[in-house]
Amino acid sequence: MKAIALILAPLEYSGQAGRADAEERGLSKPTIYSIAQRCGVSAATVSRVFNRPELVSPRVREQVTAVARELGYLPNPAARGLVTGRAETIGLIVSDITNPFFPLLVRSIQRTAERMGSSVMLVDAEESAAAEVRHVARLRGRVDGVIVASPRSSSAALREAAKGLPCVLLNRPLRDLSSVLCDNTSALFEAGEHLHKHGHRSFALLAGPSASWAAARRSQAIRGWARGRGVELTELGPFRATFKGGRQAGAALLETAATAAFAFDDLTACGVLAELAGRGVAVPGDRSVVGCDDVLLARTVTPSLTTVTAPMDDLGAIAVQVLTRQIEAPGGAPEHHRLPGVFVARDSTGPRSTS
Amino acid sequence: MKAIALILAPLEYSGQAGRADAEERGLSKPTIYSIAQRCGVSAATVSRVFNRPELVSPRVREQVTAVARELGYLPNPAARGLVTGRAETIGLIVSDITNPFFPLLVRSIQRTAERMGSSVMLVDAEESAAAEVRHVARLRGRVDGVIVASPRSSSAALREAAKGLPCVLLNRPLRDLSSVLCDNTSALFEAGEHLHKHGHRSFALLAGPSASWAAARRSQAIRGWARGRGVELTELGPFRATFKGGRQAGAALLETAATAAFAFDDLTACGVLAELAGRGVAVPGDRSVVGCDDVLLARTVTPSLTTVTAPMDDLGAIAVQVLTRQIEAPGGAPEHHRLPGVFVARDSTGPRSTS
DNA sequence: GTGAAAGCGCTAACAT
DNA sequence: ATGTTAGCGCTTTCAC
Repeated sequence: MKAIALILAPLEYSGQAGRADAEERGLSKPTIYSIAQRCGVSAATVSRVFNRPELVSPRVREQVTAVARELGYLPNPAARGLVTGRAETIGLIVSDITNPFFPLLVRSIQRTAERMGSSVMLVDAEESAAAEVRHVARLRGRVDGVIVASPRSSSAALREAAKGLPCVLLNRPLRDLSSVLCDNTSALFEAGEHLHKHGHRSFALLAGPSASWAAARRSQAIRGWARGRGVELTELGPFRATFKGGRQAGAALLETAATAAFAFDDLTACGVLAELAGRGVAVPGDRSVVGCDDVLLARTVTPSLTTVTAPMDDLGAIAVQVLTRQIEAPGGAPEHHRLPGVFVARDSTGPRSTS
Repeated sequence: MKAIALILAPLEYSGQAGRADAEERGLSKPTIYSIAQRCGVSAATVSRVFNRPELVSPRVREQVTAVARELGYLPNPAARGLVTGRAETIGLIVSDITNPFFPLLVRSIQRTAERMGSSVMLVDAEESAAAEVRHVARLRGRVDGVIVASPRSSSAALREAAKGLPCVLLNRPLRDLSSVLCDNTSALFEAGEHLHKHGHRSFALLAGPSASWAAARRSQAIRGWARGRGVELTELGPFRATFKGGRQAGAALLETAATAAFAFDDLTACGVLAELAGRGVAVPGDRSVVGCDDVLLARTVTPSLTTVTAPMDDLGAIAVQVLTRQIEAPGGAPEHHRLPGVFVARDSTGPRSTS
């Protein structure tokens, strides 16, 4: 009996002996096999130590852990991914990384993803709808799911591109895809009231990119408020969501008699401010300007911007959580979340000019 | 003979027949095996069509391509990576994604990486040296190499973290690791001359974070210039590379008699501008301010910043190229590149105040 | 609690 | 030009 037992317990796992030997001499990277061999256990046991430690006896578990550390073992994600079908990675496509709206969002998404054990693959679409779609195709297979932030693509294109891939849209609603939205409607109402209280009666709406849901939504909110309030509203634009676009918007604003303007976002608002300053128009003395998003810029510009703060951290965190659910239960019903922005008054708004 | 030949040519590849069957009915994802079966060729041939098409006859090549498209085949990166040992992905660690310096850099790196067929895994270290090191460890195995932008970690920590992993440092020199630097020395000399011509004789140096190589380098350049020019230079700081840090720097500046100040970067400079504006100090009337980097902010702020433009596109592109070489020839000698910044005069500098 | 064995989907010799 | 054959490193039944 004893002899037989010995025969049945070979000293090495034949198939891997060569490799293990080589790496014993530091020639190749450690694998579960090298660890297994050094510990006198099977590779399966080593694997369990990392994935289901409760199934392994404490003694073996500790030994394996120790040897793994000593060898500097790192599981090979490709090998693991090949069998599990998971990349432990999510894709993040942003419409324009240079837009100051995104950095904090990226940070929040990344933090949350990391807490969930996933890495983030970031892709900048450079404001191109075509690039967005191309990139989700490219990401497919490399990631478990994607978040598309402020997409510019058509709904049909998005739907098609995301077919069979867990996906959540940020700032863009779409029935069949999950979405997380920042809704500034009520905050913009507050902004309107704030201006109204300061005596403004004639307003300008500097519309953002027509492909942007946020832009449409904001315009709609402002229109709604103006109508309800019975004040005059001149619609200008659409303007690009850039500093330059803002300067154009500023120029256009000066063609009107509006004493207060709603810019599409803070970046545009900064352009407006710059244009007005360049033409010697005082803010808020001559005209009041409100932005949206409350990006870093909003505080740094002079005068600091009255704006609507977007709950970046929550937007990002929720997006990742929803995506995670979507990944774990593919084909589950899409979720729709809507977070309100909050109005914040600063120095770019004030009493209506007396001129 | 004929009979034997038939026996040797089975109709299906036994090992994979079951899967292929299943997926024929649309139950599983297409693989090279499903395509092979439909085309009556071997999986190796299908693989060749994608990797070494010139080795496959045009006829077969076209058929395989057609079927692949029809089935919506997408190669599995994990499987490919497992055998090639390449992830076709590079890691990008930035010290602080909210710093406006990075977006354009990220874009440039990503563009170049994409041209090289690689994706980018972005990680934000949130200004923490520890996080930097942690993240390169985490990235190891998931990426073929990493770019660390403006690292805050100690040289020793970086060296250790990058051991055995292709790595290029951005804005941080280190003998044994490749680096791509933006050197603003001569541009800062020009800035000094520019101010000197405007009559300034007393200067302030608002130093940046002590862990930043760029900060040290810039301070050194300015000191060198001031000494050579024989002008008075007051050193203040270090200040954090944030808007807030800039406001503090601005306050400190006002304690001195300096009529012109070198801020560490544009973000700090904006803080300085805001602080001065808040205290009713005119720029450039009372004091002149120069920034560095030429980020978006530099143009949007009022007055627009006199600064030093960093060649972002080149910095990013070169970093990726160097990294690619490093990946293809591991253990090759580190490369060191140094690109000059270029001075640009705008509205934050002007004649010395006459007061 | 642990091991044997089968594969995940692909590439790369090595044949032919 | 194409097929055969081994794995890449890991997870995961299924036995024991």
